[in-house]
Amino acid sequence: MDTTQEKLCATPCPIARGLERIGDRWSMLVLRDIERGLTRYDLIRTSLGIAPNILARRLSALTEAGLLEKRRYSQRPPRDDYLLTDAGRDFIPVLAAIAAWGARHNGEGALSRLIDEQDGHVVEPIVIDKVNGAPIGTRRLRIELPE
Amino acid sequence: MDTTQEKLCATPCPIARGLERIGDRWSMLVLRDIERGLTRYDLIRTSLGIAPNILARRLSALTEAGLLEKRRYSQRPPRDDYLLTDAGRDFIPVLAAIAAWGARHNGEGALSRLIDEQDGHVVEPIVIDKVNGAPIGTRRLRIELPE
DNA sequence: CCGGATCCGAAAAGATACTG
DNA sequence: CAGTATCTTTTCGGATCCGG
Repeated sequence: MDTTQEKLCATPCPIARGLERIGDRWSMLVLRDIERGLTRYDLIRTSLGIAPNILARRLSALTEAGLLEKRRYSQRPPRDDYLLTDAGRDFIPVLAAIAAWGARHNGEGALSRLIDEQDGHVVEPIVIDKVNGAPIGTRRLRIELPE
Repeated sequence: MDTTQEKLCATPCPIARGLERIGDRWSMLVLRDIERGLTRYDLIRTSLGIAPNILARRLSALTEAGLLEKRRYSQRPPRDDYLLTDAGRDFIPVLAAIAAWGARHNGEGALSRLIDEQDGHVVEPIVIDKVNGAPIGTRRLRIELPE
């Protein structure tokens, strides 16, 4: 859609640009489920308890936005599942950061946790500056606008 | 509100719990602006181009959710500004991770960038596992549900 | 049965005008 | 300046239906 493209280019803020594509609850939860291995329409629908039309719209939007791709796994009857693209897989760390925040500040009751398959330890996602390793939030940052 | 509390405790997924509180575009952009120093209603409204009733609702919701707090800076006339709580400030790294994703995958045209005030370098946010320093996404992860 | 599409009432978003 | 009131438009979510 052209309007989307216009809005995307209208702001120089990468946060706004990112949110333009996936900034709603259902889309992020759909990504989470697909990453969990729930790659088919009905698996996601029952997992989330989402209305079918809403899920269909989200899947189409995420596919058009380049985060998912459909793959036909059955010809008759025609059946597709949804796989993460590189861009979609690259968003998973953001979900991990949100999970860590949610666990810190909304942690009443039992929580599911991320486990590293290699050695079984509980993963603790944290956002750092790749350049110097400092956790984001420990230094004062400034937003520099493009000329 | 009790219904909120019920829904929050209904799922063990910390991603869903986090999104329950801030999982929409406007709320995240409001947090971004306040972190930028735009702490007053009108500054945020003109910055975002958001409808006044929508902004009022978001500010109330974020305050009630414990991410913002109102501070009265003028008694007559009564004027408040909005400051980040600890929980709100702790969400800023998530925004940084979203920004990095948005810059990587939606980077046509000029982008604003995060600058470290101490030495002026361009910050590159990345999500890692605090336990071993491995970037999230490089190892296979599993979600462990509570008993 | 699976993967949607369609329709409809309810809810929220958005624009504008107005108020303390 | 910081919202509220009102109105219109869009979206959500549930139920149902349809093709393979």
